[in-house]
Parts: sequence; structure tokens; C-alpha cells
Amino acid sequence: MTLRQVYAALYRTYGPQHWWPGETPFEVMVGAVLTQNTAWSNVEKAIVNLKTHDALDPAVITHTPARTLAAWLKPSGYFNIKARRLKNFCAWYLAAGGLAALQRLDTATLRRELLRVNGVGPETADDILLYAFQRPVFVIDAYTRRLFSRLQLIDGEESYEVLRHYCEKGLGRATGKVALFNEYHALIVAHAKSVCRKTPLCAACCLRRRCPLGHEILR
DNA sequence: ACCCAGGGTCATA
DNA sequence: TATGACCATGGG
Repeated sequence: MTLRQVYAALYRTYGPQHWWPGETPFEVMVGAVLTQNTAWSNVEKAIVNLKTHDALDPAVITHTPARTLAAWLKPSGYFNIKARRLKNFCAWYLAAGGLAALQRLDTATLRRELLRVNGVGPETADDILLYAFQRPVFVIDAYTRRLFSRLQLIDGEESYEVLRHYCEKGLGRATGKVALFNEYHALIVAHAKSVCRKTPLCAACCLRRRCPLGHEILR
């Protein structure tokens, strides 16, 4: 089984996912920070709160007291830490000169800069690169490790960077890499949600010849 | 009542 | 470099 075959099976099963949910690049970036180890349904509530207070804006977030911001972020969990991380990110964003200035940076530079922000790790940075800046970066998350590991494509203990390069090389020379990587990550999450997460069978589901829940993908 | 979620940082050894 | 503690809400 190849990375392309896994993709084809996922796409056949779940169809296009239309990621990232978010109306602007900045909203995508905020969502990427807020969704760290957190269910998206909780993040949505926090983003609604920000919009309600006209606070989905880097300058507003910067000038909002941490305690106020944390109160708006409460539904997304880790609200004190995330308030600080959002402020760190917005300070970086404004200091860099905003969206237009950031868009002019090449991908490697932009990635390094994102990783300088305290609160932005490799996955959050890659979410932002792919879904806010349309850069051809493959996002590695816990689901990706689990899935590819269970399919015996990888060991599962490789470093983030090793896995990212493996996936990017493995999907090689495609024109449309951005669209492919976009859909691939979203499909893995869709698969995790619909099959693997809500049942004790999740650990084996993807590898069974016939899924006990009736799913027929990834054989 | 327990488990998990679209991670990351920091202290310790 | 590698492991563990910590952050915290909400749904299954």
C-alpha cells in the first residue's frame, strides 16, 4: 500500500473536506493555535466569542487584557495558556508587518519564523503554512502517525521532520501539491472522527479486512 | 466515572 | 535527547 493508494481510499470514502474551516487567513491561524489537543467543536465556540467581541484581529487581541481574552477562549480549554499563545502569535504577526509581508517570505523562512513563536510547534506551524498560506507542506499529527503506523508504512516513532519529509517525498512531484496535502490531512481527520475515535475497536479498525462497523476503506 | 481531543512548553535526569 | 507533568473544556 502506498501513500497515494491510502489517499485514494480515503477520498473515495469521505469525499472532499473543504478545509480549513475559517473565512480568512488570520482566522485559520487563530484556529490552528486554539485547536491544539482540543476538539474542533470547542474551538468553534471560542472563535464565535472572539467574533462577537470584534476580537478576531491581531491588534485587538494584543490590546485585550489576558484575563478578558482567556474568558472568551474558555470553551476551547487551556484558556490561560492559549490566551498567552494567541498574544505571542499576534505580536509576532504584527511585528512581521502583517499578512502581506508574511506572504512574501519563502516557505522555509516563514516556517522558521513561525516556530520562533512560543506556543507554535511544528504541527501548528504546518497547519498555518498549508491552510493559511497555501504552502506545500504535509501536516503530521497524532492521527497521521497512528494511521500510517497501523498500515505499516512507518514505524510510528520517527521524528516529526522525518515523517514530514517522508510524506512530502512519497507524494512526490505532483502539480497540485497544496490541494493534495490540504485534502490528505483533512481526510485523515475525517477518518479518525468517523471510524476510529468513538469506539473501543478503533485501534484495529483500519487494519481489519472488514471493519466491524461496516467501513470498507483501507484494505 | 473515564477517555479523548486537529499540541506545546518546561523542568528534570 | 528523552521522558513526565502540566495545561482544562466538552462530548461520547
